[in-house]
Amino acid sequence: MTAQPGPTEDELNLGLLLFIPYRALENRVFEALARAGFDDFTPAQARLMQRIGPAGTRLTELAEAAQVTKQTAGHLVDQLERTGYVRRTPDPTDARARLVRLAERGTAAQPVAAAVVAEVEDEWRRHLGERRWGQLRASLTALREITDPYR
Amino acid sequence: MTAQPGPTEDELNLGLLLFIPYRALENRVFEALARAGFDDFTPAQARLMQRIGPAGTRLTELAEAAQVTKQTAGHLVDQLERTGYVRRTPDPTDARARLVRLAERGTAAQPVAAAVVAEVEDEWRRHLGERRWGQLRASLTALREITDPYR
DNA sequence: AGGAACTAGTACGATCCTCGAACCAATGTA
DNA sequence: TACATTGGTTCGAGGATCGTACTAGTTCCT
Repeated sequence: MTAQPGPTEDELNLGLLLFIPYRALENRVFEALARAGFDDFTPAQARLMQRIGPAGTRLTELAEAAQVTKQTAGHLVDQLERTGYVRRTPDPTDARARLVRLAERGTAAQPVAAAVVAEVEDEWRRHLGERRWGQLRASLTALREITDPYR
Repeated sequence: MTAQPGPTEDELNLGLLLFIPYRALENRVFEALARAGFDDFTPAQARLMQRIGPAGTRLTELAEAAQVTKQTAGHLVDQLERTGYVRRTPDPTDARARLVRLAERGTAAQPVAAAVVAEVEDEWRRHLGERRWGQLRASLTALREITDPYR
């Protein structure tokens, strides 16, 4: 990335501007999950798990969405399966494929994570004010149109 | 097909909303640097290098800013030093410390990275429009006040 | 049909990243 | 001067990630 913090504090490199709040949110969620007893998984596993849809998601799809190789995704799913967060079930529409879906421990963790995210969003909303918050969300969503290859 | 993130398309998890553009930008910068001949460093190294100030930065500071341990930071700086991107110089104000600063290869890569960032920013600005773009930047900067422990 | 081309996933091995524990040397403090 | 703190390093272990190569099932083309 860039380096060069820039002339002023406010002119901070865009990459960092995006990364800093992302990381802050991730940390908060992690911390809360650990406190709730879900302390046996790693950030990489979580980033993958996050992409699992309610009806299950194929490994290849997970890999693409998380931007890792199939091997990496498979490796992470192995671990998540061993610790009871996800389960692999056959895909009825394709005998080669299997659907990765949340298992008991995974579904148990989900509301905890969701609650923290909501809490953090509230804090940010209060900090920015309702209007600016809505604009931020809208702009980020709009940005997705040109930055997210997997919509 | 199966990927159904959750509520609605527009209600996408905030973490992802931040992460997606971040990752897109990072990828672009990486790609451009590789094309310019700077293909001998890794994302982790880049994330650290990014935090080096123009006057040099201490290892501990780098570690904190990048949110990795001192050992990890040291490891990465070792590599960056070996490949000629950074240099360690003694810190005149403290004999224990050393300042990590960009070396030739590092300063050579900087403008290339800056150019791509500017290019991407332009694309995003065009996509959002001048006004929304300014608001986005401003909001992210404001968010830093409550999410960045190392200002 | 029948075979070629493609896709989902796995296996192996190498490299990189990250951390915890333990340690040394310089600095600050009582 | 002793004690605690801080900047960094060393060592060793476990995770994460990838490239290459492979198997099994699916799709496409003729």
